[in-house]
Amino acid sequence: MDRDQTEKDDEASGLGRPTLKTLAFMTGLGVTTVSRALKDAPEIGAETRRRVQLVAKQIGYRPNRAGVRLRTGKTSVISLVLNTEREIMSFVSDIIYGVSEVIADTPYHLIVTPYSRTQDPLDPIRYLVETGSADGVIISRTQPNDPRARYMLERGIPFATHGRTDMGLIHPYHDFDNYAFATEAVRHLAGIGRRRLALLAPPVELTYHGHTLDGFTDALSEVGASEIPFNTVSIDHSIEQIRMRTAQLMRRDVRPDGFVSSAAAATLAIVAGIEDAGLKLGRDVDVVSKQSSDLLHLFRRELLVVNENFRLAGAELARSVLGWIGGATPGSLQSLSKPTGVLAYCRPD
Amino acid sequence: MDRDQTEKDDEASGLGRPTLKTLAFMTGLGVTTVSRALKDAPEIGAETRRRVQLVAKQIGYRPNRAGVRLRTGKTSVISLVLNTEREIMSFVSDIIYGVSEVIADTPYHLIVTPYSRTQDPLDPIRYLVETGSADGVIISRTQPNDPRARYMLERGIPFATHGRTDMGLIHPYHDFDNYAFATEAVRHLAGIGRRRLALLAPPVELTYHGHTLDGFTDALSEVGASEIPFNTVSIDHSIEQIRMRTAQLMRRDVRPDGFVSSAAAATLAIVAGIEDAGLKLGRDVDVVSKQSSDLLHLFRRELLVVNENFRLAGAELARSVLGWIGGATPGSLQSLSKPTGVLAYCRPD
DNA sequence: CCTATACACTGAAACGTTACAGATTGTCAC
DNA sequence: GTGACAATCTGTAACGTTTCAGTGTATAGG
Repeated sequence: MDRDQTEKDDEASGLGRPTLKTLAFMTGLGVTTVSRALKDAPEIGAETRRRVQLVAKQIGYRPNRAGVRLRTGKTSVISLVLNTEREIMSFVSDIIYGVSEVIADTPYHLIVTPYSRTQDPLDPIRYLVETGSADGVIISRTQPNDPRARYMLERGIPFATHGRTDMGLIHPYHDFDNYAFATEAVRHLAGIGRRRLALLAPPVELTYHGHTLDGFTDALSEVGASEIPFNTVSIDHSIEQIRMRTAQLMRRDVRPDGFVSSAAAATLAIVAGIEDAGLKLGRDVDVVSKQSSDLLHLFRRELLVVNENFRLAGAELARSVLGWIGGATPGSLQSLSKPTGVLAYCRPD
Repeated sequence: MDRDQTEKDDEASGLGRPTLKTLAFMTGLGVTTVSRALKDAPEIGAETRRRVQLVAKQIGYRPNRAGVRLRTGKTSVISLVLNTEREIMSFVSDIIYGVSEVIADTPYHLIVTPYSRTQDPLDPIRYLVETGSADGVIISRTQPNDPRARYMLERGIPFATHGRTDMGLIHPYHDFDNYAFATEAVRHLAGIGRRRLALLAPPVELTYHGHTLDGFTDALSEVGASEIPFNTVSIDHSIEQIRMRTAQLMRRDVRPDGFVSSAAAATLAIVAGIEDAGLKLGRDVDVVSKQSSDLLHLFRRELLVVNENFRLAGAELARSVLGWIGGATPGSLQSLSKPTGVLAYCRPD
């Protein structure tokens, strides 16, 4: 028995990372008891529980993720799935920080799962689901009929989408109210006398293209302004393309006197295109743009901006996924964020 | 025996994810043999090996990460450690994509480990090392005497730094040649007649502050220009702060006629400050700025820019870490990227 | 005094993988 | 015919965790 004791001693008090076995040895309890004591199981005596938790804290016990994952199948991982070419730059950074913020005091890790232009967007999702690499998934660039959402819904894996779908299926999402953005933009432009408006929209395949367009056209007829079609480019196009098309448009006889732009980088290109055509921002034409960081007003003071907070989106999305994992009903995990109206503050005049 | 067979059948041909057991059952081999066959171990017959690998491919076998990790301690995870407040936006997105690009056809996953202003930068590193959450780590905002690098070097965990240290210790890094950037910038400004130059530097605590400053002052004396001190702000300061300080500086009697700026967003603020003071870019003052995406020339055509490719940095860093994990010597995994000279292309005149 | 029953705890098994120490062949030299 | 040896293959045990099915031991009810 003496010998046994020594062996056990060697094993359990090892200098490596402490495990349940270490704790069991130190407290003189069984591994099972320790495991349950740490998760406040009801059948453990109050004192034992406290004792175990104290020792655990003292020696800095951290459950081995691989052990838990192997046993329970729970990965404690949230995956953020991103397109490596088309994602807005500030979106990537802000959404990551938003998610991080929320999962900071949970055991969750954030893994970034990228996919490229050439890949089926479903590929990374399939990979995640098939290999069981994550407990929850966040996707962006959501489409009205989104195969990824459908797929995950079928497999029962919790997820949240940035942007809504339109398939009659219920799932968590966070979205910016692009309809409101577009209507406010149009109303404002009309308010300062602009009557022929062009919209630089998101790519057609994404849901918020529709929202934006609806808001745009609804407001257009509300204020009695007309649309100058500008469908040859979207915010997914290159800066150069947008600039060139804008310049082309502005050289026509009937040209817009107002723009609504769905992305900040694209707005830079629009302005450049306007100036290429020899016109002046604020005099010949006004531009309302969404932005996610407060930089556009440095670019041209005359720009009208509406802010979309991606960090908030990240936080909301993370909360949604965690909520779903935690058992909440998907329908209760949907949120829409209103544009923060800053249309005025760039025009102090 | 019949009965045994049936039971085994039930277990191994289950409809869940295929495991080694599934493969063993299908091929009629032992689990060990299958395991070794899949990793091309020498003691497995050529035909058996092929057979196993064929079946594995057919049924889409993927090793269970938790199993491997528990058994071997290998996580197949690279962690990118980021400051949630101070990191450059485009840096975050580009470096992630750079890393992704390299680990795409490896079994590695990328996890993002954030830390905030209020935290000791060593905290996330300690967490990663103590919990063994990653096989390799990438850090940014590297300091000359960097406790994180020292810590990881002591623990023997592979890592790479974005930026160099200066502790006489050898480790993989990738850095942009900020000395070259600063000298080229100064030379160019001097070449177009600018004699009183100000530098908007990185924060003092980071290694590349020193590199940038050295390049700046060395080139300054080389071309015989003088420095207008501008140390009250760094590129870490807020846009508003930089703008205000720039305006203040430009209203002085002796004011710079040239700026060197280490970050694109800061450059926007500098230009705004210049214009706040009633001066004109390109006439009263020229600005050379680093940028990571091709947007500054849209902002003001007169801006002089030098490109730093963060995506490349991410790829290099990932290669370094993987190299170290793979057994390469740390000293052979260092790289320095030269500024791509585009100083001219914004001044077609 | 015996039997329920609640209470506090425990050992063994399993998750999927790899490493260790064999086991079963067949071949060859002597 | 025997021993040695290589070539292939296999069972068992471990990694750290949780779950299942208990095991004792008081306390209470009859």
